[in-house]
Amino acid sequence: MAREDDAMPDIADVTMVDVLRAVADPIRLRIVQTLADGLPHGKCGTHWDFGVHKSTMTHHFRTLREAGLTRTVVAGRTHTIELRRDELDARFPGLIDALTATTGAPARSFAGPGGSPAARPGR
Amino acid sequence: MAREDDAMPDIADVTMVDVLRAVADPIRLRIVQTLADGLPHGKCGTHWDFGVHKSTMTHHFRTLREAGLTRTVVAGRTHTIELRRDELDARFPGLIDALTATTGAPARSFAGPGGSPAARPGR
DNA sequence: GCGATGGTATGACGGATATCCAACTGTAGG
DNA sequence: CCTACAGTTGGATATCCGTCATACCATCGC
Repeated sequence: MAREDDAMPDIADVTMVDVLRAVADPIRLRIVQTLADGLPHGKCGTHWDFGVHKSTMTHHFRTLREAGLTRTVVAGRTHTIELRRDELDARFPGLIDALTATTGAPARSFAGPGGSPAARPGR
Repeated sequence: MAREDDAMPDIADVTMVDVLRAVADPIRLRIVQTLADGLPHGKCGTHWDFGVHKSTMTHHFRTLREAGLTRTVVAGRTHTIELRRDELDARFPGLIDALTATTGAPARSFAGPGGSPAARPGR
């Protein structure tokens, strides 16, 4: 059998919370963004450098895969991951797009305490 | 001195990871979806019934507010929250839309009010 | 076969988080 | 003034998560 992957869930079983939880991490979000932004697939460890340990990357890749976001293809001793874009777009329209449409770093416009716009909600 | 009001951040300071982390929870996602889905605002505690404790709801509302997703307006002894829709749409185009686009939850639908298995300690 | 390389598995650990409970603050109404 | 109500605060707890480190397995090149 074609051993593509071990535990890749059916897209129908993937909930939005699953996806959001998987993507609610700087490194994993970056991976998904990079994957969605033109790059079809990427090698697992060697070409991603986030300054974290090897096993940490494995953990993140596993999290993404188990959340239904990526597919892991084993090719020899190098593993590559791909975004399950079509399935995700069908299940969660616009989500991946919105995730990729990053406005980048916070364009911090200083307002200072008291210069708060809009209303002033107490707490 | 520190203002107690720094709970609602400037939209420019809100990162996508912040938003995603805030929304990566069943209850909070449900709140945001309901808020975005036509309901302009909702009372804080009395009209949201997820089967969790009052203070837990306060915690969730606070998390949403501190993540920059909602605005809390105090009106007498009842507090209401509103989605910061315009700002969020400007900063993260399509994100809220994608979050609310419930194309279906065929497998498992988390029907919030009334139908939740309450007794679930921990996470 | 053997060593080097790419990636996984397991275990430990510190920090974050979701939840509950009890006590508290502040407002509305009689 | 006093009670009922809406929501917050603080503590306690249990779980989960991200990270590292070591050990382990599989493949490639010689």
